[in-house]
Amino acid sequence: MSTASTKNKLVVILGPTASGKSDLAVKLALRLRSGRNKFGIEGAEIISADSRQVYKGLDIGSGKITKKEMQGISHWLLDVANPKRRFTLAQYQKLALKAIKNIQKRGKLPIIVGGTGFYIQSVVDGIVIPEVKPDWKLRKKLEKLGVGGMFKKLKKLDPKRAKNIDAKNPRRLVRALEIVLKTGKPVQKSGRLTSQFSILQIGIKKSPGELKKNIHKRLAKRLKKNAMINEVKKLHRALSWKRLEEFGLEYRFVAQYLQNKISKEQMIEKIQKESEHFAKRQMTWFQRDKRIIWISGSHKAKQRIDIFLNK
RNA sequence: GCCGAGGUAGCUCAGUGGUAGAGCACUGCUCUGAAAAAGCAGUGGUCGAAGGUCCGAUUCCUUUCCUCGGCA
Repeated sequence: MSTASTKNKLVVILGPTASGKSDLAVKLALRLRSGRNKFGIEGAEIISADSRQVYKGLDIGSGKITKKEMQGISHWLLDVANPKRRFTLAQYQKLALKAIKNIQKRGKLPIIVGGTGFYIQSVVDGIVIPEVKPDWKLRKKLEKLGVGGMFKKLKKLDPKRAKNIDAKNPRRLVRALEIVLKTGKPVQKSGRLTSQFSILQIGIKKSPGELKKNIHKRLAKRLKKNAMINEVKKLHRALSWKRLEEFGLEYRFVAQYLQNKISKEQMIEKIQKESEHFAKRQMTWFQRDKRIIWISGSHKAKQRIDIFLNK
């Protein structure tokens, strides 16, 4: 009866690293299994929004959920990319939208879970990404100009963009130039689509102290029996140290340790500290979105979802 | 006890006769095909203590306390 009203619904569970997103999502999904809920939906499936968990083989270091932890709930967008290649926002957006529609078509509720704010935003706001694929050769060439050179060039080719770009940020300058050079014309801000979904965004709130403790605990667990170090060693059979360092955090510092660039103690300190920084950056990102409802326990999350599904 | 080195921002240290800086940490922020990425901004010090010289001392001199090496 109420299936029609749940048809385009989408729930997002987000939060900083080590806040317990995956657990909560599974818990919520289990509660909605068909026959057990009063909302007339056929269950729920989870879509990951994590820029590292998309890669095959990045398991322990990225905190990927295990088969067992999934408890029978389907998970999408894990292990969809080869770590040798770079996965991008646009790819994520396409795959995520496809997954959402697939899930909704079967009368189930899609739950996006993750900490990559940019990825989440790309589907929640339906960002329009300029149709210019990354050209790594061009980027390399451009980078040689340095930020000063690139900024000058952009000023000439796309003065409007140059006006509000972060003039000292090489990544932004490269992309802006890439767009002008490839399309031949200045591409101005591309705007957003109004979202096609009815969305509930729930954020998990944790105090800095709690987060710190969770990160620490989690790190100790990953280090047990050399599990994480062995994972990186294994990955190195196919990936360069440079590539591994690009993944950041655990992968960056374990790779540095294995190359004898830093000691084991330094590795641990670095992972801890950088993860704390990362969590902060994530929160800075999320806090801009006033639609997010912040909760601290799973009970509140359940309540919110019930209200949402009943609408 | 003697000799040497040093005490400057939370940490590691630079520096100057005209009341101080860097990196990291900390705080806040940016973000449209690399986002665990890449960037930006801000807070913070009576320069170990007390005297002296000087128009003026964190910088020079004396004393004193503390730390670290070496010798006893």
